[in-house]
Amino acid sequence: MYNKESTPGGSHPALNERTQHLLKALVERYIRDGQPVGSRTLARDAGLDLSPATVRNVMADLEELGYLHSPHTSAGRVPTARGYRLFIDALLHLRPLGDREIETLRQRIDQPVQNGAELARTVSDLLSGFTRLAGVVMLPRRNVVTLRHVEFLSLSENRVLVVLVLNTQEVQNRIIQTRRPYNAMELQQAAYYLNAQFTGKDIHQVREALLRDLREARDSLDRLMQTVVEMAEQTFETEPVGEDYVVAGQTHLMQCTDLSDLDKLRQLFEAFNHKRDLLHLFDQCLHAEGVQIFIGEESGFGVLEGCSVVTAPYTVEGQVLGVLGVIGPTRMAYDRVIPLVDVTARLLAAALNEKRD
Amino acid sequence: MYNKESTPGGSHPALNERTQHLLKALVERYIRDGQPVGSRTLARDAGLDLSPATVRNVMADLEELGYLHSPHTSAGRVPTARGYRLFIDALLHLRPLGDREIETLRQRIDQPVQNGAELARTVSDLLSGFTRLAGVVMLPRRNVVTLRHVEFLSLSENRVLVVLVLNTQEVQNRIIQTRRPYNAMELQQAAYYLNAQFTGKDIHQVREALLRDLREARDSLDRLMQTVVEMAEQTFETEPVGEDYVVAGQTHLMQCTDLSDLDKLRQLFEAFNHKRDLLHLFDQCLHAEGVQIFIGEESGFGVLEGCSVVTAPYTVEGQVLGVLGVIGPTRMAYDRVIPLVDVTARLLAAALNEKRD
DNA sequence: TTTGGCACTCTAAAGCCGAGAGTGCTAAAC
DNA sequence: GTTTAGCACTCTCGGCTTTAGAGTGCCAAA
Repeated sequence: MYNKESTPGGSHPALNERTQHLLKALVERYIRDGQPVGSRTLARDAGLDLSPATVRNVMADLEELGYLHSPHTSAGRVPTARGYRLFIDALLHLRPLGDREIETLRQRIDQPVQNGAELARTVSDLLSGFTRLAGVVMLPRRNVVTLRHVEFLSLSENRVLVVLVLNTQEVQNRIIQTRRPYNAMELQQAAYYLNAQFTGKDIHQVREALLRDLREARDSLDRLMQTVVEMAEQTFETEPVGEDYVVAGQTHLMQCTDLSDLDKLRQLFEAFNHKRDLLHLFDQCLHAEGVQIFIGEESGFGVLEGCSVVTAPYTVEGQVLGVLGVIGPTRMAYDRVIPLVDVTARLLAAALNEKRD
Repeated sequence: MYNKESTPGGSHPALNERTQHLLKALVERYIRDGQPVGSRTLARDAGLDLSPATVRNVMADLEELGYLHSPHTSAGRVPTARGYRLFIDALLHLRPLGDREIETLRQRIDQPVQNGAELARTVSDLLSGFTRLAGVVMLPRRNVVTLRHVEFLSLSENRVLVVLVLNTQEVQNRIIQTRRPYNAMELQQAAYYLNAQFTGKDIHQVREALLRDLREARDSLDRLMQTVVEMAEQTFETEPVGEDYVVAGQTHLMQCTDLSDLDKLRQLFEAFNHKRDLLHLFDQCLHAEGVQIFIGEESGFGVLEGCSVVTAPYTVEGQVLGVLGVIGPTRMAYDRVIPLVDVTARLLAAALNEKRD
């Protein structure tokens, strides 16, 4: 599950029991109703039978240490990013999902789908549906891409449709421009050769093998092999599985009162579309173990001010395939969100494992 | 180009020249700067050398007739939906695109792409980029779907990957569950048979031919034909080309001051995601000729209050393939948007025609 | 160390005011 | 008959003040 030690965020000086308890109560209260929490409220909430005055002293200390912040003199206190950090790392009491919820998730994830993108869509819908936040699933990505089958179809004079089946599941189609026209027979033979020769091999190796060894010797090759080389050159040219992700439920973010600044929101939505920056963020999570959480600007990414990102990588046979998670206002119900992200990642991994055969 | 007569919207009583001119000037002014227009401003703007008092009288008449509306006693006037309608149908002076702009568009649209979805994405990016509104492109849809090629690949015991090439361009992949396991040879033969027999045929006919004629005679068929029938049953089961569209640049809508109501905006965004309702709207435009415009609630679709939709169908060989267009605040620069949508539809049609071979 | 008390601060909501924009109407001018 | 000037009137918007309430910080007593 979520490894509390593993998360970075600066060291915390020892706080005594009571102080921690009050911080915890304050954050929970603030997460619940979004209002700055005052001493009287907190005193009642914490169940410690302390007077507001005492609580005030503690709160002053916590503010001094950078865990809390007053919006202004006479409002209550609000957790800072640092405060959330401590809360999540040390104080949070997770609320694991019920069996029924897990079962619901499993059923939805195990439903048959056509391809990885569709599965990603389903899962990010799930994430966003359960949390009422934005769900994100990074598409499966492998460093070992196995060629399962390749097929060439002539579309016109110099255009050939390539159908590439990878990893037993993923199908890619691409259209390539050829130097000269090929007839159906030639294409068929080339495909046959490639399939016979390279099925089950890693695609990078295929490329290596074909191009390094054969390209220079091109002139001396027979006609078939020349065809093979030209096809292969373009077929395996670019990284066949692009890096991408699927977002669902962005609109939920428009409902959180915390993110009501229209312009901020717009920038956030644009970030979802541009992808580049967010991909960078997710890449960081790829190699972390278990659930990882970025609070506000911790992500080093201005647009996410006021937002938190909760992610978990999902793996098949120890190989990290991608990351999934949730993006929402920093004031989110971590106790529910963290287990959900965690379980979802596991279920997705399990589903992919099954399909792997 | 845009056929002014064809658009519905109720008949308009004859307005004299001057009144029309003033309405036109008012709408233009309002579109330009978004403020209710007062009599003094309009008098100066219209260039008719009239006193504000005269203009006031005219405005009062126009309000009486339902073309204008005062937000309150002492603001200027604002066009009503009816006012926009008249403006667009009878008063608007289009500003055609420059040759350079058209050339830019053409180049972007003619760039080689992998498939219809990618092209749709490009075009809706274009639409949204040029207008700073949301661009929409409905994916090509044909009632005649030609089978170009089919391929079967065994994935596991009872799962077969079907690769379907349609209309020379579109590739579809689907995974089907079979009743019994098939080996590679059987699948290959089945595919070979189907290709030999049905390439170039309409896919509905293929389904008809195979299933109606052969299913009942199943028991008497040889092994090959039994395979063919089982494959075909599932391969051609569902409508192979789904109805869908691509939206780009929604975030632009968050910038228009007109649509600053966060909750309205949220509903609009959700409508983009749910698709169903909007698809219905676009379906209506499919069979209209040329550019069509819905103003606000005219679309009969509450979420679009305050929004206008400008669409045009695009056709290949007289067959309507889909619709594209733009969604934005009713206060948009119609004189630019209409020609843009019109030209884009033509260019897209041309591009698709070329690719058709 | 905790607590009650108290003066103090700050915000948010409500109310008020004046300036400005724009109207509608009327009576005079064209 | 149409157009215009004049004028009283209306309404909003921004700024200002006021007030209630929430919450603090500090001090002195328990």
